[in-house]
Amino acid sequence: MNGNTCIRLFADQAQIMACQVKLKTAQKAFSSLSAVLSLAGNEVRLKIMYLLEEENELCPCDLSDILGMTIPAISQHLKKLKDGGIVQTRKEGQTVFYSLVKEFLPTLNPFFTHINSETLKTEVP
Amino acid sequence: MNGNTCIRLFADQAQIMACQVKLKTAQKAFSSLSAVLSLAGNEVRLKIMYLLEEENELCPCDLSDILGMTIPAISQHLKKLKDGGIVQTRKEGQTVFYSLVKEFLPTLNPFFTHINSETLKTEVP
DNA sequence: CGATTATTTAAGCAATTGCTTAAATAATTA
DNA sequence: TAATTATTTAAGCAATTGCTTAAATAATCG
Repeated sequence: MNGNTCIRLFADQAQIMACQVKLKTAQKAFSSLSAVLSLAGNEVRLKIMYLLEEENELCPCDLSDILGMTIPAISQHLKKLKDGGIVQTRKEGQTVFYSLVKEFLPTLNPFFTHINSETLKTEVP
Repeated sequence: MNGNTCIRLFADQAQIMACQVKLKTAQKAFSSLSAVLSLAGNEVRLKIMYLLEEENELCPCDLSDILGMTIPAISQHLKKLKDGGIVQTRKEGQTVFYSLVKEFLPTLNPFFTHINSETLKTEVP
């Protein structure tokens, strides 16, 4: 970054430094949470997570049928979720069942709660 | 989408249709929530939101100093947050103060709680 | 008014995303 | 073993993202 900062005299230098310290101590939390949020920030993946929560486990095939998308498209989303540690797999014959990793439920549950309450709000007048 | 769906005989057709119905009723909730999550899924924007929650309001100048980024970079992130309805502005002289829109706090608070608790977890052994 | 300061906007560009189609892996079944 | 089925991987590509630099808007102050 070059010298594009502002020159203002009345900057609260103490406030700025305090904020920098807060960010620095929480750095790991910010990067891990933003990684999860960016995965959940895709509408298709958010739906996949929601469905896995509701149904416990689903195969790429089911998800493809439910979401009306091609298998490779689904598979690539699942790969990202698995790389992010959010889902796990169980193989049964040639079918692979995906499910949520329970350690992530505390992070994800507020999303699902939000979805359900928003839906109720609009559906029950 | 072409005919790339799977052929399996033992698909639970009732389950698939039930899932489709759930998604359809919650469609608006999914699209609005994923929009917020994708904004929060950027680490810089997540930090900006967190800082606005902690400090009540900040100007682009302050955020630039705190985050060590150029003013235009910050300004563009703030524009996205404003377009998403997450932040609002108040002008005082030539300074623009940004703050969180309170209607979003129920959605955002779990993130901040998560950040704070994760940080405590790692900092207090 | 003219210079300074805070912010926004625009253009450019490398990197990433999310799909498509086609091919490669595995596991099952005839 | 050969054909079928479920899934993954790879390559290609249009669209989006997030920065940079430079220019445009505004508001303040001498």
